[in-house]
Amino acid sequence: MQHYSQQKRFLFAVDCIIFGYDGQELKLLVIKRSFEPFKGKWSLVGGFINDNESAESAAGRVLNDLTGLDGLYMEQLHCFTDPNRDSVERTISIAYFALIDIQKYNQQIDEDYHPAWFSINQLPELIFDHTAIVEMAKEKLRYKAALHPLLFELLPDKFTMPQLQSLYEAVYNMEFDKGNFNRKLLSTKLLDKLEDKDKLNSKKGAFYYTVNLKKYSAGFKTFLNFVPSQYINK
Amino acid sequence: MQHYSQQKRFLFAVDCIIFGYDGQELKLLVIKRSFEPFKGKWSLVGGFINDNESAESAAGRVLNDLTGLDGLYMEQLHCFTDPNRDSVERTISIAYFALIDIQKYNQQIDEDYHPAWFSINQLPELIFDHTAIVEMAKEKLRYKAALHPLLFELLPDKFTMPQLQSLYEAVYNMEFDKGNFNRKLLSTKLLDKLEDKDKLNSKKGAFYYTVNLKKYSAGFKTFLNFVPSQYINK
DNA sequence: ACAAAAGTGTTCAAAATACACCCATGT
DNA sequence: ACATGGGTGTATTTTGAACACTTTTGT
Repeated sequence: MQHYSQQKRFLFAVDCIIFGYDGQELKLLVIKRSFEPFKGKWSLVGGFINDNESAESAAGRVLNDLTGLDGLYMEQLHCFTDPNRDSVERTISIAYFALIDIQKYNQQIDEDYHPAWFSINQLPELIFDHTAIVEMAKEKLRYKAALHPLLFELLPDKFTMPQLQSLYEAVYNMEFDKGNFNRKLLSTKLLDKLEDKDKLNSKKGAFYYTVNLKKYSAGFKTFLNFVPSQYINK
Repeated sequence: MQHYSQQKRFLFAVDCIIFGYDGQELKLLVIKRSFEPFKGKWSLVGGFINDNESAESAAGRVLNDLTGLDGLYMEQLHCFTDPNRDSVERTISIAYFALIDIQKYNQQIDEDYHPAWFSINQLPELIFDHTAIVEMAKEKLRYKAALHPLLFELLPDKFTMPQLQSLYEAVYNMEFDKGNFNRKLLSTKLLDKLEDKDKLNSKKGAFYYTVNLKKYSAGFKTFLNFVPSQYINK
């Protein structure tokens, strides 16, 4: 009934939703499409999947091409299959979202792609269904980060509690009580307090923390409500 | 640089992880593969994606072919892309998990596929990477059902609280306190109490409930810990 | 009358929240 | 010395877990 040989074959691509945080806002990295059609239009970073390459490694390759970075936090978001989503030819796209430290990126910028960071709240028009893809990625990021400690991935190796709090505030567009925020994050035991302080952003200075990688990988599944439930239930 | 015409095209399939509940155990519906190679081996229900058909509609078609049912609860699980996952030819598979009322299914059984229900704890050997796919589906079901009211989909339109509790107990392999379970589920306001009772399973009889569909679709995002956190954190 | 399962109530502990207060330091 | 933001303490409320108790009904 279902013979392989009789079946239709389709193009297969990955698209990456790359999030960053500049200390103020949650940002998305997009590029100018380098080929026709829609050359010069804003687009997610993506590429076709090669023979003998899984989608994960294709996404890793695409991310590395653009940023020079390896081992980024990356997660499969969704597979987009609408037959008309790509107006050139039917292309099935697996979307991955990635979290990167925006500082590390800046040193390795690859200008061939004419990449640009946009605030997540003021995105330009994107080609195809990329706007909808980004929308889903934002939702998933918020969902996941409410339950699992993952926003660290957007910060430098060393960060302060006030920085981390600002990041959460940017992601959720709401304010957090600093006392409760501190306690909640420290209760995960995932953070190690360092001896030095960041003195740039305040007179008193705020202690730096790092993620304890051992505990992090073990405790990633911790199911903490990082975000007050009032937010999640609208 | 990336011209569509030079790219490789691939086979695309959907595979469905179909969960049911017989009152005792969580079950999985599998079929005997009807074509070579591996004809006669146990396999998830699946099929190739046709031209002009999204993966969602392909999965819906496959489910309907097997069960005769429409509008089942269905959700994209993950896209499996390992180049060697299908030993015949590289095939990308988009997995969907579906929840069905096992009673409704029984009336429409399609014997062409030689389908069979297996307890989720005693699965037979499955072809390709289907065992891993099912493993992921189980995990996701548990994850999601811990946060969202969705296991209703496995029960008949009318069900009792003790039935619902047994279902949760089967899914999580643990016992729940009936008092706390009742209160928690009723606090969602998603259930309407009916006037009649199920008198088969107890002398006193247990009231039937139905899902209030209006509130259900609105309140699906409710983020309740249906399952004690001790379970989730292992 | 009693067993069995449904359903309710009560207590205790843990958590989330709100908010007041103290601390360190550059100006 | 005082303004600023970092950090801690505490009272109150809400939620969760455990378990005892009452209800209904078939035998």
